[in-house]
Amino acid sequence: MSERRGRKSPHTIDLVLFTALTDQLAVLLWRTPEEREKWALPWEHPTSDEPLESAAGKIAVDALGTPPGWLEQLAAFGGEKRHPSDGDISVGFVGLIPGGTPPPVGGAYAWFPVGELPMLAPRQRAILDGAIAVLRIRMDQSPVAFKLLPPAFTLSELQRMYELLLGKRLHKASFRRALQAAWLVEPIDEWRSEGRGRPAQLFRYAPRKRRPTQRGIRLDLLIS
Amino acid sequence: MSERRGRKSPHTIDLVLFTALTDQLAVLLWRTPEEREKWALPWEHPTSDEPLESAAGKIAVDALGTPPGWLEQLAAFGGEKRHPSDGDISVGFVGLIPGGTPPPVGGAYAWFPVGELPMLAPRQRAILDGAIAVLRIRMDQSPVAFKLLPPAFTLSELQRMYELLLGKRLHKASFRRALQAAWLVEPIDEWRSEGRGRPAQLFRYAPRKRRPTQRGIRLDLLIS
DNA sequence: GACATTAGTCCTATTCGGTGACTAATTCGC
DNA sequence: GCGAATTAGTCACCGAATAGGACTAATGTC
Repeated sequence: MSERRGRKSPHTIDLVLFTALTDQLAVLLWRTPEEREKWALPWEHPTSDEPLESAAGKIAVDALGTPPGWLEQLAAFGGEKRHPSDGDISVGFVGLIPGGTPPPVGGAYAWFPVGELPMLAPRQRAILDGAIAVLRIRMDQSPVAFKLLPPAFTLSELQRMYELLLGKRLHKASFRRALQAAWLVEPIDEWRSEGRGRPAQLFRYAPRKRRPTQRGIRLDLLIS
Repeated sequence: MSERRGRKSPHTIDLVLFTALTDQLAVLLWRTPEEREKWALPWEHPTSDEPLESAAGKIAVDALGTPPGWLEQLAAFGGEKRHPSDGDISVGFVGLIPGGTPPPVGGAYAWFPVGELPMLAPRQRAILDGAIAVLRIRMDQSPVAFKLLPPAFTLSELQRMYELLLGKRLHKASFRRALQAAWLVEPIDEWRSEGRGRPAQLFRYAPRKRRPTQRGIRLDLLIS
């Protein structure tokens, strides 16, 4: 055990960082000074005795200067698919960066809208596809939408974020009713006027314990 | 790339196989002839160019002679936690074996009820805990309960399986209504008499496409 | 001040889920 | 044979949750 300490591992940690642009999700990609045309997900070989999640967090700090507001392991990817490192397997992580975070300086990093992604190594492409899928699935189990927004936001902004992630329109009254029932946000004593129209109150993410709210069985969510 | 072909990898695949005993979930554990007292999850070093999932499938075939009815990757586990192989990281997989499957021969393998597990290496313990957690979560997204049952089953058996997995009692009429709405099972022309009481019709898992059944946003499932 | 625009609330018809009570078909005890 | 016990399967009621239209509120523009 002890002789393993601090050694570089043969596997890699690959990080998919999402942020929200005005009307699209975007992913952080990186390129080496040597190969200006090849974009890749940020990755590195962690040291062996380091928890995987903190290794992923470090990659984010290296890229943006701050840790992501949310970070979760996606899965391990391996087998025959190629990776820039030529490593055996890669552990994919998904992280969320609040919208409005200043973009990384220099040309090494850039945000790419998910609809306009460049070519990637096959394994990284698989990691990215998995990350987008998990984002949609985690939405109603984790505060995904909130972590893509600044700390203070309007309910309209929050609804637009949900619509962006779900890919469909939501009814305003229904959305707010569900939000109320879930005790996830609380109003702060600030308003924001966005040009024309009535100013909107600002809210912050402040989840509260709820009584175990006896819920039904939802077999109907089963996919084929 | 090509010189990697067929080499043994430094990482391991660890498999958590579940089956259903009469009233409990059970996990398949394994012990080496040398160390009769140390039980472990079945694991191995896969070859580098092999898809991770097929490597996991092979472990199951080695143990039980048949592939699992369902198999999914859980996550990669690494960092400081120890593993029997002393490998850098281990990729955990979860598999389901229908109840009533004959137990493995010889003393190398045995089913352990999840309530009576022996000591395991720290990393394998973490994998097992993760597997139990994911089983509960996947239940309404994947046919978990069905893959723990034989191909033909009664609705009462199915309901008992859901109760086992959920850890709570369900109301018969509600359960069947939800099942009907989900179009997941179809009756077959067979009945089974279980001692006293009216014979039960047998069903099989036969999911059908459903119209996109406009569902509401379920923010209330968000955890703190 | 009329109007467009965005925020926020209210109300109602409908669907969904929890539950008790019913009918149906069998075995067991006598 | 016959009633009690047991398990399977269905029905019907009711309260809760949801979809959605329609409303009120507060601001900027002209």
